Amino acid sequence: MTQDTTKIATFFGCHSPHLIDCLVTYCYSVGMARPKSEDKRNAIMEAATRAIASQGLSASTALIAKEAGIANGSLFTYFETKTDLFNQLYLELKTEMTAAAMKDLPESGDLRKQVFHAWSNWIYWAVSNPYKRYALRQLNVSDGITPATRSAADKVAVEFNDLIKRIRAHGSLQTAPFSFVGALLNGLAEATIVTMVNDPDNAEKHCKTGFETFWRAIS
Amino acid sequence: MTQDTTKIATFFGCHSPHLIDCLVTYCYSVGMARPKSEDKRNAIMEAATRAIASQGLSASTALIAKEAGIANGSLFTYFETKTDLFNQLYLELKTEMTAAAMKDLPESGDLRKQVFHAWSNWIYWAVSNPYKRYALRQLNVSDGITPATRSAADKVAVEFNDLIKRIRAHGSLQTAPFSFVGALLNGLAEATIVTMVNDPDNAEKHCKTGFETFWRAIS
Amino acid sequence: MTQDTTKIATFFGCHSPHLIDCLVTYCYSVGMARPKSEDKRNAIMEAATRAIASQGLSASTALIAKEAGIANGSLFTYFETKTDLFNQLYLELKTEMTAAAMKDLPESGDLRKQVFHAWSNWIYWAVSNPYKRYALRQLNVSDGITPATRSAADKVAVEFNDLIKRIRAHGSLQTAPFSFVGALLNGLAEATIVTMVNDPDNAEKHCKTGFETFWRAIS
Amino acid sequence: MTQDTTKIATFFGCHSPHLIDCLVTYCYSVGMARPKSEDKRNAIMEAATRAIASQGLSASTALIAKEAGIANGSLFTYFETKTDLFNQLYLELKTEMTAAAMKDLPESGDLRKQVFHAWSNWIYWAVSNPYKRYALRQLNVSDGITPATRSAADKVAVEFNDLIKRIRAHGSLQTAPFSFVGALLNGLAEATIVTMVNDPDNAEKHCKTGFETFWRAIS
DNA sequence: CATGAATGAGCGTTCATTCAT
DNA sequence: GATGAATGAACGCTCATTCAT
Repeated sequence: MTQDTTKIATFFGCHSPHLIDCLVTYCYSVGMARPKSEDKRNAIMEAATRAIASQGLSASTALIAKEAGIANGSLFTYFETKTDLFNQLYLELKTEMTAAAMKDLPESGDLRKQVFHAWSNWIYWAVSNPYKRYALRQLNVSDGITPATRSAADKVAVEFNDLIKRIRAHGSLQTAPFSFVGALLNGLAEATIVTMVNDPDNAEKHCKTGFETFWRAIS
Repeated sequence: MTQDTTKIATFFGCHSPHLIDCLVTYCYSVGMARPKSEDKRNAIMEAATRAIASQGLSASTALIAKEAGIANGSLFTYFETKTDLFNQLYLELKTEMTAAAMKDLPESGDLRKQVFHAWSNWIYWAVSNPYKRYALRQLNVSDGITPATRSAADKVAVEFNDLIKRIRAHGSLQTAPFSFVGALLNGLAEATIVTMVNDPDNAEKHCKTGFETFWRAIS
Repeated sequence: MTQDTTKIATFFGCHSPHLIDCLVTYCYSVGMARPKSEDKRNAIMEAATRAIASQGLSASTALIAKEAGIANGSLFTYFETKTDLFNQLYLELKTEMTAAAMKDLPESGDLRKQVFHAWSNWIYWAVSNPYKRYALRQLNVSDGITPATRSAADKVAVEFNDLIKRIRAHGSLQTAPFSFVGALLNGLAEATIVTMVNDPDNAEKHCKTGFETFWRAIS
Repeated sequence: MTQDTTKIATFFGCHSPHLIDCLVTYCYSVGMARPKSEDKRNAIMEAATRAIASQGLSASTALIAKEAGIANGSLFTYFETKTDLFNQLYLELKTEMTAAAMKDLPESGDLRKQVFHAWSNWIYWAVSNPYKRYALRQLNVSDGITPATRSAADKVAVEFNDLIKRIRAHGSLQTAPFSFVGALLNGLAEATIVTMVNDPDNAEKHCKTGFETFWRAIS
């Protein structure tokens, strides 16, 4: 018997072993057949990331399925269409990237230090996850990513953006559209990442330089 | 129709306008005049630019040919493969963009003014040629663009880069790899362009802000 | 819920409505009451009829299952294959149609009146059950219906056919193959039905005209 | 040199051999590359007819192409979609059938003789072209045949229908909708054909019986 | 050199059927 | 017995490229 069934039984305030047996049978008998596996979904996501990294957005669903170790058609149990998969992947990668940036952010203290912390997290996540970074870059220019997905992706970055808004508040870009600051930040991050990847021996230095350049730009 | 072909037609004792039209074409086809291939090549390039802008890199060669007003197969007398076409297009667009940036550059005088001139030219070229900009952005992330093409594209920008190198010589980025500065510049330009396109009423202001941000970043 | 299951639930000392619901299902599933399979079989048959009416014979088993309110795979515990389902459906619809035709047939009396009674019943059944009629029409031309099914379908109509044979006995078609008379009757019925459906205001008149036409044809 | 080119040259009133040579070259050079072959179109039509006869409407385009002796994709140079092919095939078969029925129709004389002539032609065409008849029957119940195609098919039968209208003018079905008479005729023809196919030794007799039955029905 | 029909591998997606739960 | 995820062959259709005309 699985933990889940026991939980359900307990939820109903029932400890009779026989009744629990009924429940087990019941659970199997109604709507509990082989649940969609989170593992498999993740495998598809990862396979798609790798496939996009190596073939671009024209990577075939067949390749993605094969890389994920599932049958051709199974992909469509998890994602309605290729476009749907790509939209979900885009959102997931953006979410992961943002979460990585905000990880262990010092809650208070020097604003500069906070931003540098987030910057470093971000940059190192990108450098450590080259496939994800590359896939994100491709998905970013794809026509298939819907406005809804893009706006959802913006929403996950709200905390991060608040941070940026706070630094902007005192510098030369107070009156510039926020989107300009965001794009500037992205561009600088991209430049920094590429530089670090090309010259990993001085990675830390380049990361710092990138940040300082950003700080000057926004001052 | 040229005088020459009329003469030839008359020589054959034929005055039917349609037949003369045939003759004109025939005369061109047997090399009596230079074939219009340069025109056709350009038409394909432009058609490809538009097609990429509207359909992405997956725009079919059939569509491109149709837009260029030529037959399906004729495209392949001008470009060996689709990839070849895209490589040449990439190089041509980059060349055109660079040339636009360097146009009428004041040969001497204040360095800041020179750079601002190039910056403005660049940004305005991009804003005025949205299809080309969009196509360039797509081609830039394409797997099909060969390293050879990319390095050729770098070469056409040598003059422009020299300019950048001269400003870098005195600021905080003296020791940063030049590629970092280039990527920074690209990122900032992209950010500026998008901002201008979204808010065309303040285009000039955004162009200036972008430049000043770059100047601070590099100082 | 039946009294029986409530008793069982009480026996287990449990009064949660949801859990009792579980138990009811469980009790059924272990054979404490006859499984509702007959109901489900019928639900599938009806669902298939509707599905064929709306999508043709290419209606998917998934759609049929969904319309029947059962799971995808459950369909195959009631029918070995899709073809099997269609064969059974064909036979069932033909049987129902024939039964409808023969309903309340006056046992004796004027032969013409008897036949008109059956004709009317038949035609009105078809007009009142458009989905069934449509499905039957599609199944009739399907390659999947086996000769065995077709001959079984003929057998259920034996009583009806006897009636027809009795009228034939005195007319111009005495020596024609019976199958010709059957096909003639079918063709006329189909023509009558369509005419009635297209002009329902004169349905009764068209039904009569159809019958009289048949009577003349067979005289 | 082909006949066609000579014709064109003559049309232009030009007999100079050299000029004709120009024309040949010209014709090839503009818009005269491998014209869509009528033969191939017909081969596809015939292949589709056979495929539908053996597999029903679910016959795959791949099979049709293979049977037609062309590549998979070539089918789509001749027909935009499978549905398009089926619509054109339906119209063509109906047209052929109608033309067969009306062939060598005696222009004047006994109406009964005229109709019998058409009836015989029709029935014998169907009996001699079993694939076509079968395909037509399948296409007739297909959801993919558009109303436009159906109405076009009606139009080709206008002459035939006029004949029927003339016999109807004096019998019991004067006030019945014409569509009823048409459906009656179809039904009877179908019944007659099947009977003939099943008992070819008495084909002629069955054909006559069918006609007489029709004549009685309509009287 | 221009043309567009021909090619066939490949695409995204569907679906009857199986089977672990 | 019920479930629905899993399967993989097939489907209709597209497309870069070739080549007869």
